Amino acid sequence: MPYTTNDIRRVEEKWQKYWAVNKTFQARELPGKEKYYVLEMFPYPSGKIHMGHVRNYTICDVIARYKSQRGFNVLHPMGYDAFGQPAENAAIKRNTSPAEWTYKCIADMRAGLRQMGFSYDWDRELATCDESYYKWNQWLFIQMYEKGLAYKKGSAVNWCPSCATTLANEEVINGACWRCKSEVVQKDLEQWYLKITQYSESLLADLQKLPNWPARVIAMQENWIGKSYGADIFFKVKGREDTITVFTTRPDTIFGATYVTLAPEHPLALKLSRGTGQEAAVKVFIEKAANTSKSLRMSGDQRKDGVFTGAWAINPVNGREVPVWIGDYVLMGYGTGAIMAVPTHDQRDFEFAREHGLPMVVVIEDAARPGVAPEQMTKAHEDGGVLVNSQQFNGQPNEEAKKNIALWMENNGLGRVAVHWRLRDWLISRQRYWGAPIPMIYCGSCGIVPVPVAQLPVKLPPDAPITGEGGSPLAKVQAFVEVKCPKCGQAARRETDTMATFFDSSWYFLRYCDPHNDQVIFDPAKAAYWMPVDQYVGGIEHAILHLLYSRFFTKFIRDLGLTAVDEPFDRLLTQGMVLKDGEVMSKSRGNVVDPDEVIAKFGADTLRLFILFAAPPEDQLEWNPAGLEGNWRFINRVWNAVETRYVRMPSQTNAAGQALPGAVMDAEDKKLELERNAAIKKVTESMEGGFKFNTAISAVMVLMNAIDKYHAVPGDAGMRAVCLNRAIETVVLLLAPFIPHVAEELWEMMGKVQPGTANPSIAFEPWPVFDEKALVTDTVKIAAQVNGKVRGEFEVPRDADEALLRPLVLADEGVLRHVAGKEIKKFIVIKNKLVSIVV
RNA sequence: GCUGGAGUGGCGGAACGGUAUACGCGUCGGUCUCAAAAACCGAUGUCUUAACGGGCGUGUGGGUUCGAGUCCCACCUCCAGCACCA
Repeated sequence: MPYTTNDIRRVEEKWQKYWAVNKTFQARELPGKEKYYVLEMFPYPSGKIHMGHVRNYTICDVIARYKSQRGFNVLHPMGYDAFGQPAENAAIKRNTSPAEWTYKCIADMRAGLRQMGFSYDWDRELATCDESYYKWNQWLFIQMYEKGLAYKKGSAVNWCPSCATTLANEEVINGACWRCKSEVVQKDLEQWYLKITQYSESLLADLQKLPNWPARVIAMQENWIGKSYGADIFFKVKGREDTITVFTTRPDTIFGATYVTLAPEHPLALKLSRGTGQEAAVKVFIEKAANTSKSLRMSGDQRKDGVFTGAWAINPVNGREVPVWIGDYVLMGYGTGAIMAVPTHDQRDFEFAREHGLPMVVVIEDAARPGVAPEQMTKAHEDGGVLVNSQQFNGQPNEEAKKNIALWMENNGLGRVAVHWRLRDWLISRQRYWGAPIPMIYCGSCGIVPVPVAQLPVKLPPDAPITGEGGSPLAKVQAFVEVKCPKCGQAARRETDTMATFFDSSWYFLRYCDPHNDQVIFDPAKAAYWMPVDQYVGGIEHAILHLLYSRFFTKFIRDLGLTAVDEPFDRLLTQGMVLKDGEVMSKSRGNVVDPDEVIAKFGADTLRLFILFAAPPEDQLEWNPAGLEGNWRFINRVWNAVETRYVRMPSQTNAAGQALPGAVMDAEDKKLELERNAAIKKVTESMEGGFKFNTAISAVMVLMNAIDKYHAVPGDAGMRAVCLNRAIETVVLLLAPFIPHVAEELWEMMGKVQPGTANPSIAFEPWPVFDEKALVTDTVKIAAQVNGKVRGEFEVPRDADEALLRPLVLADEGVLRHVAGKEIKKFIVIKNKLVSIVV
């Protein structure tokens, strides 16, 4: 009987229930047993699971089950990143509450996850919107506040008008909100920040400790952290007390600095223009820049607008008086917000100087155009060369001069060696309801006072008015806002902003180690056992955001003494997207395939197998219904082999699985044993070499093809039965991580599963081992090449040498055709592979 | 522009410097059937040939090597991320 649609329901439900009732995948600390922590990026509960989730979690599930069969003590938890704005939007739209909507979504997702047969330890399930979780968010925030890592400051911030809230730099993608794609504007607000920049150096340096992260993620983080070496240089303003400090990575070009440019937001911008006659023009320019959105200012034609301040500054190295300009291409948020302009050696400065008629001096000789005059240049010479017009530094290669000039300036008080970072502190306050309240109190006499830890959690009031129209909803809940100052007891006000949800997800992997602890954030001993996460799997969209924040939090929590790990995720796999018709599956495109429908027709195992087989996990996956049917057919072939052949074969092995005495393998038996061992080897190598599930599965298919060709039928005894049964057992064991329901069922049909025993599931059956000796055959097939082209094929004894091969090969008709009448210059033998003849 | 990655049959994709295209899909042919579906068996890079064979084939052009999809050099194209970061 083939595996039918009826069987799918029966089998999958049976084993899902079995795993749940027996808590098959419950993890506990087992000192002395090697642990393996596999984790997927937990989902935002927005409805049912979609194909992207299915792919992500299937990858993790295979890893978890494989590692379990390899004898590891596996931790594979699941939870929900449950705070966030969509819940508020849904609440408004559906006239419900964010909590109600979120818990409904969680229930739907949980059902979907169970249907897929994922091997989670359900006892560790958590949701970040539970008080028991966000209490520890608040605790962490207070720890940060007390260490000076959480602070409040007023500054220009990213504001999404559509979401009516602030955003972190990492949440602004191409000038737009990462969530709703609306254009982000700048707004001056007082907000809470986390001092991630305190860890800039180690966040950058420790990327070296992550050799098993994808190169592009490492590169993206490096770029984002953005360490630049160079110098701060002091330009005194002529006739004033003010000094403009500029940052440059090219101190070697300082003698070519012919003007200075300030960002429009620079505090000296307006001040320096006072009394110069340029004040009005400067004012207009600054206002115009302020009213132009950042994305507009940074995009478009990139023409470089600017205005002269009327002030002059002194180039400290040569005393040259240089004009001070304001330019919209200078960013206040990077370096010092002011630059020295070297138009001959920086393309942006070149364009600005041409636009505004500013002077230029060549200081690095272009080897291709020696002695070129600035007027003849059509673009800046940004490459290297030796210095000219640079006093005592003339003739030095510019890379050397970089260091020499910076040091010389530092020694003479003209500047200093400096490092600047692109990374900025993390703005985490959000003017939204559905998040963890920031546990701070404002007192008229005591100032900012943290909520005492004993009073945590600061609970989210269930009755806040959610309108989506801006302003923190919590500010409208009097009973929430009004509070007594914990220090002096006078009337005070609570902070009404909530935390960015990336705060919640920055440490959940630690909470999984001890998810129900209500005394401490987690038991350090438990974290010491499980951490770090051995394999993390998720989407590339978190390459910076979540992965950078989590690294930061881990370092902070390490510094609190709660964990010893420097990095939370040892290995990272970024899975590819699921496409249909060449496009990402999405509701708006209307090209989604509902996992439920696929499961109903083919079962979860077929869906899993298809997803794993159709592409390597990192690659994009094109949905292919025909491919799905192919995988369904394959499962059926395995099922049939067990049902119609295995269970009807007499067992011809002893208790240890060895053949009975006297049985001898013939050539065909040996062939099958070879295929069986080769399959184990190939699958194992595919798994160990970076989870190449597609090649692992194909290797099992090859073995299955060999089994189908093997001449053993029910009733055969002796070696036929031994080899066939052994091969089929191997197939089922190798497939168990991929198609767990069917594997459990077949294992049971084969009389192997004994519920209640030490190995209550095929997930704990030891992974098959291969015998290198079985892979060695008496004869091998080799190829013969003539001048690099294959001209013949030979079956020869293993390890045959030239003395044996030469006459054999040279007698071959196909080889002779290309050798006859020519001189053999070389005869190369690559043992057991080929011979190569050069004529 | 910078950074990272990728270019292999009709398609998804395999290939420790050693017989390119494993495995699967699709297609074609066959078995079974009254028929169809399912299942099973076989063929399937391309050009040429009656056939045996032969030529050409991993984005392009060079190079190293007995031998290159794989290593080196120079390009081209595509994807992704960052982008006036001084």
